Amino acid sequence: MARPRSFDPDQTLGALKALFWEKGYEGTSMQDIEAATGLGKQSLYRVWADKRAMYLAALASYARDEVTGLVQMLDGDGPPRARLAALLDGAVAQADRRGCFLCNASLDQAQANPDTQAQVQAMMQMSLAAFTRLAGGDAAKGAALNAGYNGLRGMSAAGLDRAVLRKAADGVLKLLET
Amino acid sequence: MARPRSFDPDQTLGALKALFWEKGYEGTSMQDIEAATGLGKQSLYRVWADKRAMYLAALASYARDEVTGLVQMLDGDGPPRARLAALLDGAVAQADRRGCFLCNASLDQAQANPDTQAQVQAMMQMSLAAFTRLAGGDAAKGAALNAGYNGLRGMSAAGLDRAVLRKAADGVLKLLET
DNA sequence: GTAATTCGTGACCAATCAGTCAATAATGAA
DNA sequence: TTCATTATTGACTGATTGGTCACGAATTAC
Repeated sequence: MARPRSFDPDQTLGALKALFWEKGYEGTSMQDIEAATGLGKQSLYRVWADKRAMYLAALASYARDEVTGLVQMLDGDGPPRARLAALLDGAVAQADRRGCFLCNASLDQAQANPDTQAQVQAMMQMSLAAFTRLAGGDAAKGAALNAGYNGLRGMSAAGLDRAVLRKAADGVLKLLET
Repeated sequence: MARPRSFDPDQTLGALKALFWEKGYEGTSMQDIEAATGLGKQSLYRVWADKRAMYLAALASYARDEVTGLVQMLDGDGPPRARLAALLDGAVAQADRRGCFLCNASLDQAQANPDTQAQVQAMMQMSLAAFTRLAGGDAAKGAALNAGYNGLRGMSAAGLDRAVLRKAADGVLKLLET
């Protein structure tokens, strides 16, 4: 018996994720958020307590979508080498400048906020575990693959040529066959 | 024929580097800078035009110190494997939460500022070239090593256990011997 | 000593920050 | 329809942002 919300919070969360991913926590203002979502502050604050809650929700959304996707790809069907190749090819092909939201969060927010840190570590562990499974349980190989993949995305974010990214991906792929 | 400056800008630059490295551009306020350097705004602004100039100077200082150090270590004496091992051991032992200033800058500032982007790319190229030399000219291997090293530092920044970092370092080291 | 010039300090600026409040609009239950 | 309840809007808050200005202190050239 009350007025219903006129927007879909899940959809708004997508916009929040894109914003924070691109501009970081400090780099995103409430004004940016209002503009990107087309909503007033009050509507937003009614769903999330404050800006930090919006950020954490966006990060959780990233974990749900992207990290889960990564794990599924690594745990998928076919020979391990093909699965890894598909993942790396995707990273090379995308080649956006945003990097990995998770890694960005780790760098600029984790130390400033315990909740963020916990979420980042949990996601990193999931990714690490998936890479280790892919490497047939070889923990060193799994950890190195995880490092290689994250590093590749970092190089992509730095704006390196796609040719270089291609080579890096090839090199990382070889790591699986040692 | 005028009053001399009462502080050493180079020394101040060290404090600026540490600050921006730890907290990022947006996360560092002029108030923080005044506190960390013990100087008033006017003294700072007389040396650097604005906050952005301070950031770029700090980044350049990082390039001069750390990136040059990395390159020298990779180009040093002894068997390549030992040089790489020393670098990786250092990354594992340090295990701080700041990550690589260069990578942080790439992620949160490069897209917002062309000067930063240029500097980041130049440094990344230097690092990449050094890794490729280490790999005996094998571009794919060099790029993968670069990715692995940066990824390792990212994992360190994310706060993963040193044991995991150790394993990742071992895995990356194996990459050299393929 | 004196003039010229730069330095350092603290008050000050408009703009922006995240967040709040009061008033109005819209809805469903009765 | 009426009423209770929630959503939305926009004005507003105090705090903080990066940056400036004016003034007194310090120093060197002469």
